[in-house]
Amino acid sequence: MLTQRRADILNLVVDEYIGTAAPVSSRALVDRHNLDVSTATVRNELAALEQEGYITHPYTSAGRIPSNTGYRFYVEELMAEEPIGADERRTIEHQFYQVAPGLDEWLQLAASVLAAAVGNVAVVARPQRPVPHLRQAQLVHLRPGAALLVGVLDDGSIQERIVAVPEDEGQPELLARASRLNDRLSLSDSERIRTIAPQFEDDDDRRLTLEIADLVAEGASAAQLFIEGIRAALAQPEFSTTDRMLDAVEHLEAYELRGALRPPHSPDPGARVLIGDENERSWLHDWTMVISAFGEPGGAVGSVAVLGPTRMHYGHTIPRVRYFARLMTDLLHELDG
Amino acid sequence: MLTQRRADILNLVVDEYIGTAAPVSSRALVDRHNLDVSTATVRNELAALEQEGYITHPYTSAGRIPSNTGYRFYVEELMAEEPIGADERRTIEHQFYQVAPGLDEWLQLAASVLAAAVGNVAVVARPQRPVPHLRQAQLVHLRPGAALLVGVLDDGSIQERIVAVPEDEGQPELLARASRLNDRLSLSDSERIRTIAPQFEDDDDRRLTLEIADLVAEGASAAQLFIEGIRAALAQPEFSTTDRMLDAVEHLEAYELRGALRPPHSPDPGARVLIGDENERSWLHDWTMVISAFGEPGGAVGSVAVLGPTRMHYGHTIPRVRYFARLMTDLLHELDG
DNA sequence: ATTAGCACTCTCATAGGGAGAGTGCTAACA
DNA sequence: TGTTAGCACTCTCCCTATGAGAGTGCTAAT
Repeated sequence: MLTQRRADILNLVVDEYIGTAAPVSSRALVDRHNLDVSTATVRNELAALEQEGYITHPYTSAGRIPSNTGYRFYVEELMAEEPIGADERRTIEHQFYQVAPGLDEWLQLAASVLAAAVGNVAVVARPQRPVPHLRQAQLVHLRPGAALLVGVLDDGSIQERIVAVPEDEGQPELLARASRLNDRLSLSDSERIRTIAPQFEDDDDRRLTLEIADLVAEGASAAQLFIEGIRAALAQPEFSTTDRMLDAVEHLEAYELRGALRPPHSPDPGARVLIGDENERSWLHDWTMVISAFGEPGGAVGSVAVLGPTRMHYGHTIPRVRYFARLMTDLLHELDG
Repeated sequence: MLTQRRADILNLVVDEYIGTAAPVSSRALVDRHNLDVSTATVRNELAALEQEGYITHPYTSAGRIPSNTGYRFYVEELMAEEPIGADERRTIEHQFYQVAPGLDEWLQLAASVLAAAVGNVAVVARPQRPVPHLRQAQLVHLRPGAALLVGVLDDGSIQERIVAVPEDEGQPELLARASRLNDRLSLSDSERIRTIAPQFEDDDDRRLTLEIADLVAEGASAAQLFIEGIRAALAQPEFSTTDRMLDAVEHLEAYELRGALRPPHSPDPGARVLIGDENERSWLHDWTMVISAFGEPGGAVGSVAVLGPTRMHYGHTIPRVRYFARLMTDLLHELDG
């Protein structure tokens, strides 16, 4: 275990490095925080901290930078969380009452406001149920023989696909068919729907039921993501060369991020912090992800995440991710009445 | 008007510059295309071409690079279009039959395949009608007093919003209401729907009708965009500094691109080429946009575009944008039966 | 345990100095 | 008159060197 003084010094090193992005020297620590020891003493402590793996140097005589272990210790033991002032809260919440109340608008806005608040990439994943249920299906006549099958699921998402229908059926017949299907399928999950299918007498009803089962199953796959703040993240010194920037751009898209987020199945009162190689994906090994979940336990659950370099303002970011997760939970409640 | 020889030389300069991204010297022209004149003669011609505004040099003794005027002349008079081979066609079309047939999937795929084909940013805008009509509205009960209003429009898009409904109505009542509304509103545009509203006796029917009118109007606003190939575009030498890359990243998002594309109202058999400051948006002044429209005249029209540096392989890109526009038109037909 | 002092190391910014590429111009040539 | 050889001149780019500065690690004294 670290002595108090060492922990204090580590804290200062991390704070300083987060602020300046430059290796931290013993002189800087003593001067800027008027420590009552000499730089030599600090140097001894730094050497010890390095020995124990909390910090490193890029080369022999540069200052120190935190290692992933150092960040981890900082996040768990040292970091001072920067509270969200009443003003900031008000400003943020105000923005949500200025757009039309709708889930997608809110999710989009959340990503954008969070990104601006933390100066890094913010990702918001649309809430999903692990096992979605059908609320209602609808058949919209397109042309003889084809209709648009629209399914509204209980997590509020809408799935659609074009399906074949009997040539001679127009909208009235399709309405009747849809209401027949809804009577039996509504509020069931994909698996259940599939087992109900054989109970229908009519061939087409059976076929459509299976299409609906597919549709509902699809609702459980890829969650829609809202991504913002890429530019702000890339503007940081970590991406000062074009190749690093290109690497980042390559990965910061919905397809890749979906894999990195991994859907939580229950909302999380806190926020998980994954530093560097604590992330599974290897492209994230220089990144930190702060992630939290929102929604109702047992209901639809989404996630809010911030991605940035491991040198991230943790004390600022973590409470804000938590706050946005809570905020989104509240907004979801509001949508649900 | 340019003499034949000058035009030939301009052609070579542009070709060469597109290929190498380096200023083109008189020596390079003579050597690589075994011209039967000396470098001095070529230099004289280059000086003349510069005089007339088709090329410039970055500094006194570097080679020549095309000006926007030069590119314009090249595109209109000189460029050799690179045909799309049967193999390439087959490979591309094959990919469309491998995904589930659905408009969104196809649009996404088109953007991705086109981006890969041209090595630049590809943008595909979902087809829209200038004045969309309602196909069918649906009310899905969420909880007492609230329902999800889902509208399917005649361009295949789906709009949704949460609306208030009478507290005591459950799904059966809402179904009846929806079918009552559909009977009168189906196939009307937003404006028409608004004028019909007063004809309903019931207060809630009137209110919901206005909601539907709004919903339909929204369908005419922002078209969904599918954007791919950002990484490939940024990897080009034009973005060799991080600030240029940041500028590009800042603008290459749906919100900005939507403004730059401006929806065409009829499909276009060819492709428009906007070089540098021929683009309205000033951030596009170093970019070229090749854009074409697809869909049915008078029906839903979408667009396909490629964005890249003005030094773009025009002869390769233009026919491919045209081809993708035709392909999407065909695929739309297929969806329509 | 702490500290002053100092040698040593490494980076970074700056300047200098070719080498090389390419032009523009002039004068000779067909 | 159009073309060409020749050459001076210009500008970039890369390499090197060099010095300043920042910072450490170590030693010896307190």
